[in-house]
Amino acid sequence: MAHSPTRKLFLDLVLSLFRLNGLLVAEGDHMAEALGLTSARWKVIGVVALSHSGVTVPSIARVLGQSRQAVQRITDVMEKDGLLRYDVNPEHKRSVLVCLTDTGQEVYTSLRAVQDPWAIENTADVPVEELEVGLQLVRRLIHKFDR
Amino acid sequence: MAHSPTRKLFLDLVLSLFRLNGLLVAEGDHMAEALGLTSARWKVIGVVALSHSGVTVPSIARVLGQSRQAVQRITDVMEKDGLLRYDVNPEHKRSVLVCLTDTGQEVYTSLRAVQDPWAIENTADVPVEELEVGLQLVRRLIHKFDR
DNA sequence: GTCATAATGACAGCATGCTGCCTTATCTCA
DNA sequence: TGAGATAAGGCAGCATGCTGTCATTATGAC
Repeated sequence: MAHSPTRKLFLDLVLSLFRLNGLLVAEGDHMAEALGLTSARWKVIGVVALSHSGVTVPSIARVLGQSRQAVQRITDVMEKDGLLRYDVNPEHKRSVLVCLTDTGQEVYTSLRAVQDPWAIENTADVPVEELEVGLQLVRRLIHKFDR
Repeated sequence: MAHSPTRKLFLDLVLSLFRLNGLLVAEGDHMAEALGLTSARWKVIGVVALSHSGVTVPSIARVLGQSRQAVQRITDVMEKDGLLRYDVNPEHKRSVLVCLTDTGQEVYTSLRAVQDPWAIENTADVPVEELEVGLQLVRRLIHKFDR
């Protein structure tokens, strides 16, 4: 069993994923720094920006695969900073809708101006097939562990 | 630029990696729980177990790609719990060598008894080539961001 | 319409990991 | 030998994310 051909491969992959995660958080922090953001807020603003009519805090948490408490703390700070706005939710009396303010929209636009070249730059010498297979593997593992 | 074929692919990959990381930490916590460990301690004991003559805290940090303070905090707890032992380092007056105690060795053995079947089970239906390409991609990205 | 269940908000406590700053030890090189 | 560079320890503060708990609000089954 200990000599399963994929056992070491998988464990190497897991350890490498931990390390890559740390590096990606640092990259996100660095990119968002000039805009007064952090990698955590970068993730949240991305989800909010994708919705047109606003999203609830728990739904952001579900998209990101995080606890709603973690997201709530981030949105509270960003609301106080004027990037997000809480709108009345006609569907739910207590669960408000998170929207981008005008300032938030501007920051997101600036973020894209940094994020997109970053993405393109870091995939310039990576074969598309490698990215596709990698994404497929990551999604496969997510599906396996997400219950 | 915004329509670069790999841009969205890469950003999807990054977001998926954040999510997978969270799930893997939860998996590690779950596996290590019965042994009184956490995912962070699981990572550290793995590095220590691989060395025969002991490793310094900063070198563990370098292997894991973490700060030495984060690792130091973990090793201090594990030392107090009797899993690790600090030995005199003949090479350095202040930087001690971290070693496994007998108890630590037993725990690591038990850990392997859980970890190895977990690794094999979760790769059973994944093509080896997919794992290989994925690992190659992850390592490529680590090398790109690790400076 | 009522009641059980699910979803949400709010708060607390904890684990992990980071940076900054200062001190001490070790090494390199002039 | 001595000065500067590098590595390490220790401490503090902070950001992120988790779980647990409890109250409140929706939702759905009967």
